[in-house]
Amino acid sequence: MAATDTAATNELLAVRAAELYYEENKTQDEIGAILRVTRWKVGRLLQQARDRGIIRIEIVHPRARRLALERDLTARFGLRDAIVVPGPADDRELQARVAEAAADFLVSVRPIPRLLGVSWGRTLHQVAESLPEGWSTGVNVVQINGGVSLSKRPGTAASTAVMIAQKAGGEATLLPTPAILERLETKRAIEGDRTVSGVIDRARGAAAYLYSAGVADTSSVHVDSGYLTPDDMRSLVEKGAVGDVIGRYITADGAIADTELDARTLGLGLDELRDAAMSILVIGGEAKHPIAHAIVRHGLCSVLVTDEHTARSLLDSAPDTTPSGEDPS
Amino acid sequence: MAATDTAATNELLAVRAAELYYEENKTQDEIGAILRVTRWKVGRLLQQARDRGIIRIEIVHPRARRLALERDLTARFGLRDAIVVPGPADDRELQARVAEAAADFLVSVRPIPRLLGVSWGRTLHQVAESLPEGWSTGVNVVQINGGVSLSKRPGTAASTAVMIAQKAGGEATLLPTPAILERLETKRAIEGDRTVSGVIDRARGAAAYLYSAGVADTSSVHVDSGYLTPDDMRSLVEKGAVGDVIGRYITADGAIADTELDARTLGLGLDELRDAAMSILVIGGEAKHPIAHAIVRHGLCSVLVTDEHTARSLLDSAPDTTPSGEDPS
DNA sequence: CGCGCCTTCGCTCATGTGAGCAAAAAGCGC
DNA sequence: GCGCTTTTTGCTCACATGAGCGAAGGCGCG
Repeated sequence: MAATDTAATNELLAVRAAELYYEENKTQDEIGAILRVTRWKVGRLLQQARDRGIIRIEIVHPRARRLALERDLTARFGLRDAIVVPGPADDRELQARVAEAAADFLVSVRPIPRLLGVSWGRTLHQVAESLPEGWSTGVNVVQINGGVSLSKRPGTAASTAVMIAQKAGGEATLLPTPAILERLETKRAIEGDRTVSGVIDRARGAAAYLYSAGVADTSSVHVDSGYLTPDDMRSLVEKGAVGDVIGRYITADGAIADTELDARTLGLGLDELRDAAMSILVIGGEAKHPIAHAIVRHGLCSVLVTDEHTARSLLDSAPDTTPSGEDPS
Repeated sequence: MAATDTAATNELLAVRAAELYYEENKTQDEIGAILRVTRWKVGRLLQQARDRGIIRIEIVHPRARRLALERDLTARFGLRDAIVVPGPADDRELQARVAEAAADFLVSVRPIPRLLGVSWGRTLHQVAESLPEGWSTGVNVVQINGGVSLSKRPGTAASTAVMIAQKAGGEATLLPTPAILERLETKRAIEGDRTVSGVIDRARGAAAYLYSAGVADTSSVHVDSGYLTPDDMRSLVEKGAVGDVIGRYITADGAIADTELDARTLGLGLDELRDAAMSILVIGGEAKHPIAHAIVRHGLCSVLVTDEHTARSLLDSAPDTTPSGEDPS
């Protein structure tokens, strides 16, 4: 009763208290009796144990979220909201979780957007599928970038928008044109078409945008669909492109990678996303970290739905040009 | 507000509640406001979440214990007490943890045993080292089985007992004889010696025994020390021996593996352990599961100090010959 | 040895939380 | 539809708990 005191005695006591409290469901009073300390001391020991990370509480569920990361993201990047899901190792699973989370978020958006601008792609399609039937009432949907598939799976772009609208009992306005035109003149001509310009005008009036992003490499849907050749893509990468947002390829600095190509790209511009009341980026997976960085760091989205690895990667990145937040705690 | 109800809605709500409660430290009242349910419902959701294992609380600390397993072990095998430590993958680390736990237990035994019978071996030595200086006052120690090392590291058996006694300010009574004699006559002769029989008599009067166990294979200390030849050991294994307790090799059925050999083994008998007020077995690691089973299932110890894998292995084993305890909860 | 500083302690009190219960709602067989 | 049972809900009340505070104790410096 003389020698072993002071030092780490408290830590051991804290461990015992934690075991009795969390594993044996004893009251702090009972624990006090067992460990021969007052119940207030037990409370303090438990506090210590929590602070020192001896007690680890984890929520194990596919639908779980990482609220702490969400908070950090919104603070750091001035987002309106952030949704972060735990990241399983399996990439397929991860994409599904992120899409599900995006669907959940969409359902809960208040005020309900009367008109929702959407892009297309695998991620967006999964979001559409994850939406419950009747997820809202009377939400109309408008496509914000071109997307007739030139080769395989025709109409997936359209079906995404239609599914989202149909499940909310609303109507979909499609933009049934190629995403990227081969010649500037063709693009201008299509843009001049009353129907097409009408859709784009309508898209500009959307209360919220929902979109994902693609990676700049030869496995991109744009190459797959024939909008870009593998050579085009290599050239883009050489110019610093990290990926595309609604069809427009940007560099890590958030700038258009190739202005000539961009001029031939049909649909909303990046500024419309930046200035929108709500632009929801749905993105997940290691491969998309660079493009996610570019988008988030340059304010192209106001809501981010992602996985925890991507979130951590974003938060770990150097504070960019803006030297504001200093406190590391 | 119509379609998505009933089914898994509660589970999702429970997850959200858990996140807000455990990760954001909100009160159940606040959570109720956020999730638009009453605070009692929040309480029930959290209860559900805990029951279904959505919330996982873990105590991460080298000195942590597994109280649930301890409870199960004492109930299942009628033990007086059980100490179970979390099992790291590394075997060295695991042995150290188990030894530490045994030392902790020894310090807290009440009433304090005036005389403690100890065996020897690597495990016991670690226990001795883990005991704090002055762990008790005036505890005397007596060796319960022979153990002069014939080859390497002479005196470790003695030093273990001495260290335990010295750290408690007590005296050690040694049994400075071989563990196993080559000829029965020699064993009888030594046993007949007043000094030796005096030590063994003293050992019989110990208030508690502290011992470990060895595995029956050619890497055993008994082979290493020259008490047994590799051939002896192979013969023992053929006879069903799974390991030794204070020098005596037993089978999975708890019986002496080789009575002739046993007769040449010096020290306390197994019945003394079985009938003792307190006999503390310290054992850990995968390799020792069989001998641990044999000892625990046949009542040779009343206190068990082990790792969680061994504990689980014991609990998973078929309920033996004794069809008593039926309730699985 | 005495003084002040800082930590730790035990306690009061306001608040948070779970057991238990009656009422309402939801199934369910007919 | 109509009683029946079973589940879910909102609530009262007693208990458990953490914030805050003054007292006690340890520690270093003069």
